[in-house]
Amino acid sequence: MFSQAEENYLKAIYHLESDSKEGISTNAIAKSLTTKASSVSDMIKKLSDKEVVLYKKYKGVTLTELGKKTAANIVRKHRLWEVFLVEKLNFSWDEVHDVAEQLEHIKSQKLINQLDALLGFPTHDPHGDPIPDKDGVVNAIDKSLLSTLNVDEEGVCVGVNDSSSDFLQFLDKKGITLGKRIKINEKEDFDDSLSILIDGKKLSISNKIANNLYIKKS
Amino acid sequence: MFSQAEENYLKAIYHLESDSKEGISTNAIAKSLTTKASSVSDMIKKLSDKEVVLYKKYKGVTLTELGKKTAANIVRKHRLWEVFLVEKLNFSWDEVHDVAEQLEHIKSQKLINQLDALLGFPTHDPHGDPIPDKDGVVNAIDKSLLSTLNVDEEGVCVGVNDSSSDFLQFLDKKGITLGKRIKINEKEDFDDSLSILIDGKKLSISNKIANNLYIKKS
DNA sequence: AATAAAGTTTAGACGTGTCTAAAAAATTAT
DNA sequence: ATAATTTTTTAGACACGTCTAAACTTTATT
Repeated sequence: MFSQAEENYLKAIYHLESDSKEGISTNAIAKSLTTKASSVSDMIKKLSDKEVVLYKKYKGVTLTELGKKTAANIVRKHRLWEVFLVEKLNFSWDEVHDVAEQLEHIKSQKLINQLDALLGFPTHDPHGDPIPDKDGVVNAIDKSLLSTLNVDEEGVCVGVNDSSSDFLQFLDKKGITLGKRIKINEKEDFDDSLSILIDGKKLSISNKIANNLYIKKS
Repeated sequence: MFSQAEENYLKAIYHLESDSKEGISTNAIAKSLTTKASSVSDMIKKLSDKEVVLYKKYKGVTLTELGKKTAANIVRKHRLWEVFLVEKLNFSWDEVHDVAEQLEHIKSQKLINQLDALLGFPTHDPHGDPIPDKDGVVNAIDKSLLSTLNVDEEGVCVGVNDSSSDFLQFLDKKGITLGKRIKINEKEDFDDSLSILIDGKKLSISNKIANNLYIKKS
């Protein structure tokens, strides 16, 4: 059994590993949890004792198989709860994160199995992120950052990189939601901004936005 | 904002107050939370500082208006989650308590309002206990312990006093559920056991059971 | 290669919530 | 009313998770 703090560390390491593949540094974990490196050092020892991470002093940390499975299960719960909040409780996609951060720590296997069924076994959360299955296996879809598409390429919006409520609200305002078809109309070299076609209308998109939107090319 | 521990103390005091009306003793709280009197003493000081309880050394404790409202809100959340688990996730009434104990601490006003709506604004939980409204007001129905009914009196089962999973499973086995009509057939003086009529069949009921079943007379 | 800089760990402290043991107050019994 | 008993509080300790400051490694710079 893991404490909420331990679960949060596991989740942070899990996300960092999926980005970088190498051993995760103490500082990286500290930054992602907005805590201090010394706290991370302490916690890593505990997680190492519990055999969910491999740890060599000064050499960073890696999840063990058990650690990966445990972390994936927390992510699974987080994302299922997000789907629940949007589908059943009419939350918007920018409101779900903080509540799901709490709900993900609820301990009950039956709860999560039944929730999964109630929601119709969803594969992705409201931000387009894949929901790990019961064994922690993630079915990632083939997606590209909008900023990497070339002129005249097109596809469907399938996810966001940044789930901050500011960014999501901005997308709402611009009419950009998951499932929307987007075509690159023009690329500006000097600021890497884009002109895109969405709902038959031209829209100007900064590079920062384009770097946080995932497209499934088609 | 209250910690989970603080919320659990408030809830315990709230329940004890509804039973006894007088100042709640340190020992009573300790017993109901299966903790030690010394821990209760410590916590009471904190709750007193936060102005949710009135406290005079050696004289027991009483909830303030703020304390009552806070506690009622926790009970509200607990019971709404219980309804959710039974109605939406196919839990049986003996399985909901432990999970609801966790869910009741989730902080989000929107979550609980929307959950209330999703469930159709229920007034009672799966054990027949009333759900406090947003202002903490409880709409108690007029109910009597089965053991207080006389021969030939009858009514509908509307609640249980003991929500332990053992007791609830026992009731399931006997076919006693909320809403069932029950008539007193006979009372045995020497052991206070009852013979009742339910679904047209005679059933023998010990005094212990009869002391934990609530009936709305009719 | 020596030194400076950056990253990491350790040492010691603190707040929360718990405990045991002992002291103090209140209650009950004689 | 005094003594015995029960209840409650206090004192001191501990586990958890955090922090700051100092010590130690590793990496980068010159």
